[in-house]
Amino acid sequence: MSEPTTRQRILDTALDSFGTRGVDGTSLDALARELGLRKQSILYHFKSKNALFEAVLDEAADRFIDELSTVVDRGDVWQQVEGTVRVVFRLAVQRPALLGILREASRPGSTVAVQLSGRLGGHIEAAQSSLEQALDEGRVVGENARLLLFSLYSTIMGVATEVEVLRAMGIEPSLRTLAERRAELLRFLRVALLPVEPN
Amino acid sequence: MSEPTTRQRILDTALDSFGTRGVDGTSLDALARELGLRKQSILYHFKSKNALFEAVLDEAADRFIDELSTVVDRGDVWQQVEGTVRVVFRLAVQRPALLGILREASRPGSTVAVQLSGRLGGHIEAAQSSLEQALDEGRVVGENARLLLFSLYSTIMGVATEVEVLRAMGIEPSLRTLAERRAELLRFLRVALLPVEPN
DNA sequence: AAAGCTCTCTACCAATTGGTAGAGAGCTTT
DNA sequence: AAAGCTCTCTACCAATTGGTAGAGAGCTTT
Repeated sequence: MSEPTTRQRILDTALDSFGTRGVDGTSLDALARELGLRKQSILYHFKSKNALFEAVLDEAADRFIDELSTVVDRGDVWQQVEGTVRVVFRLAVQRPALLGILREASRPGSTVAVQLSGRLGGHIEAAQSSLEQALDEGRVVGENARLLLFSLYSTIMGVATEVEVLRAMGIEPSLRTLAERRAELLRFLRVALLPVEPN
Repeated sequence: MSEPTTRQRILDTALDSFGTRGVDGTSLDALARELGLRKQSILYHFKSKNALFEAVLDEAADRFIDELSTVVDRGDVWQQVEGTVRVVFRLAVQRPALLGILREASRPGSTVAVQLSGRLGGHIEAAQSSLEQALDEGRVVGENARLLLFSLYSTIMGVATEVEVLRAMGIEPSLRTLAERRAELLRFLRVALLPVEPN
């Protein structure tokens, strides 16, 4: 546990700020203040605000992949889905900004989304072919692996991150309701994915 | 089809800009330029940028409700879900900014989300009790009506609006892939919601 | 016709924005 | 010990931001 470099500290703090307040909502001055630096020092390490955002995005993608890496090589597709849900929900508690950055980067019309796809492309590919095989063998119900994966992504990320919609529905986000949400989501996905008469 | 008032024109243009470029990404000057006005004229009709955003949000909520109104009073829950999917997907093509505004307003930590919940609260309530009844009668599979509704919302909105994630997965958004996405989503939701042996 | 209202404009403004130039402190290499 | 490199700083800057003050054109009401 050595001291993190200034560069790393900037990346960390920027990830949190970009992920919660948004990129447009984060000024370099405010970021520097939070770090106990001047913004010129940030601009020494990253040549522009956009370059910083791109670096933060790469960092976030890597961490996200890292978190999911333990889940990927489980044999069973359902266990992979279950593991993914657990990881995403843990992140929603421990590092919400990490999910926030993904949300920010995937805004319709985003120019940085291509970059994310570069980093995540291989993993998406792997998940897809795993799902495809399960479909072929009848272990999972569905028609199109890619679109099914997309539905899964939307459902999981939405349920984990749409806290304001949750509030609008009268459910105050808390650790308990989070666990309930996760349980209901897992039930929902199980019914949607697994063929009937399992045992 | 009379001439729209300036106020209405501002609301319309602001909805599109806020919904696609984001509120922070839209300056009053840029908005005024698009309208062929000066920003001071915008500020005559709305006392501040934030007041404009709030008005746009109310407008968007009303339109959204309006679009869904034809769907709500169908007796069958599945038909309601199906209708909602159709409406949301039509909006994703015809007025993507309308969905974009909802996305913008429901960002975690958003201060305007409360406002949305005020407008949409009654409709959420209605949808929930409708779902609750269907659960009781065994017409729909699930445990908690509210959380089930939340899962449905996340899935539908995500699949309809997460176009950049779609791109990352190598699917170029187009009318055709949209139809495929919708078909797959409907299949997914049908399996997740309806009990087996239907006929 | 005068008074008032609605609306858009010109003229400003202070604060903030991302960014450049370059000084200088402190360490490492020669 | 001199030269160079790494890093943070002060000093600026032009452009943009949301917003205020108030003039004046044109219509409606008295």
